[in-house]
Amino acid sequence: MGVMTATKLTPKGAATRERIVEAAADLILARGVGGTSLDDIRAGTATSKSQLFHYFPGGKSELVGAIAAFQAERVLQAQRPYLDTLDTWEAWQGWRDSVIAHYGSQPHWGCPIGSLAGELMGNDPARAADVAEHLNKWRGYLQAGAERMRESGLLRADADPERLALSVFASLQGGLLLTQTMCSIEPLAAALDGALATLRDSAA
Amino acid sequence: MGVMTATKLTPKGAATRERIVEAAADLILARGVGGTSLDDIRAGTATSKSQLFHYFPGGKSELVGAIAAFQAERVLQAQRPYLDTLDTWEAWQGWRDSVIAHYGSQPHWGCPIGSLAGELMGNDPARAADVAEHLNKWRGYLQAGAERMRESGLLRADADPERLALSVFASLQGGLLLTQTMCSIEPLAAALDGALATLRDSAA
DNA sequence: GAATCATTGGACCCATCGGTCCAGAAAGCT
DNA sequence: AGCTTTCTGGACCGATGGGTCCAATGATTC
Repeated sequence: MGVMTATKLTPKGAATRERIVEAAADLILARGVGGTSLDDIRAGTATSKSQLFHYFPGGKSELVGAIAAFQAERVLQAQRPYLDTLDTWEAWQGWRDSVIAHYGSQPHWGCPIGSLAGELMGNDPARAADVAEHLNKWRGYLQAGAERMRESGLLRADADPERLALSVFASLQGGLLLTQTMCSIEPLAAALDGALATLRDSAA
Repeated sequence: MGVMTATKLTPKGAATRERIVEAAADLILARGVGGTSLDDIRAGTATSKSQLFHYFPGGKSELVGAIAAFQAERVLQAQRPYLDTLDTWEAWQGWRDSVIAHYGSQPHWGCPIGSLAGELMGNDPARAADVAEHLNKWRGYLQAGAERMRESGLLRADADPERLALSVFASLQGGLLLTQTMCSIEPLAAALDGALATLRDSAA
């Protein structure tokens, strides 16, 4: 979870911190980590350099970590309630629709977590591992759903929930990458429909 | 295709240029565009700054473009001969195996093209579009194969080759992303197997 | 109301980065 | 040979980057 921010936070301070995270999240989503300077963030949040380091003593890396956590929470939330109850075929379909609705409505394309992880792997491996944890957690929800479907008999007993979740999640991330490079939501839709078809192949 | 390098190249010059591209490709694959400075490249190729700008007048952006073309060619080549003849189920399976063999044998994980496109989208959109072209070309081979399979009756007449290719390609790219963040080849294998299962769903 | 601590503002520092420039070495060409 | 063109080395530059520091301003508590 990175470094714990142990310093006391007054309500005002907490508000400032959150303002920084939210605005910086948008900037980095649009222009990447390398393409966003602390000065950009300072300007975009109407704060000063000292505040950035006051709330994120670890500097840019720690800020990026906070942003990743924030984006992960936001993305997961957009998939609820389906994400927690992937016990039926209808729930998976609803999940698919919620994902497409979420990313289709965003002004920017691409996955805030996946692209972050990809970019960080080279520069800041420690932080990248941190971000990858969010991806694992996300994938865990899919796997948990698949496991319950197997237990309830909707999936065959010889189905491999881990592998299925991996496959679906890869389709999701790849669809998002293509959605970004092609500036269209179609790749994501095709990828998810394909992934769900794969899942149904393991139906009992 | 970007800027045409119209200057004359002696054999020696061409060799130097190629040496730069190859070494820089490895560096950027490992540490990303933002994480690799021209000085790193200069050191890694035993050349001087002036040579970099002599062979790539457009600077770093042009060099990145050349690297993308080089990597694209290398990656496509690794998938041959299957990539050109995806007319049978066996060919698709052979293609899957060649992809896994190629990426599994590499010291670094992740797709040289996909991660490049993702990182560049924010900083250098023009160059990103250039790189995305390579992705489109790659995807085109899959689509062409699917189309031939439909014509030959191996795929149902109502199958949508474009959508199928999109789905398979998304699985591939997503699998590579997860392969990178999880430091394992398993995600790619699961993703590709899932994608091929999807394809078989459209079998006649 | 005084002391303490979180909160701002912004000037400042130094390393690094992409890029320029020029002078010299090497290679072709006639 | 002698001239032209390509090739190479590396010093240099201006801009920008992340990060530090200190002084001032609030807010809280006793």
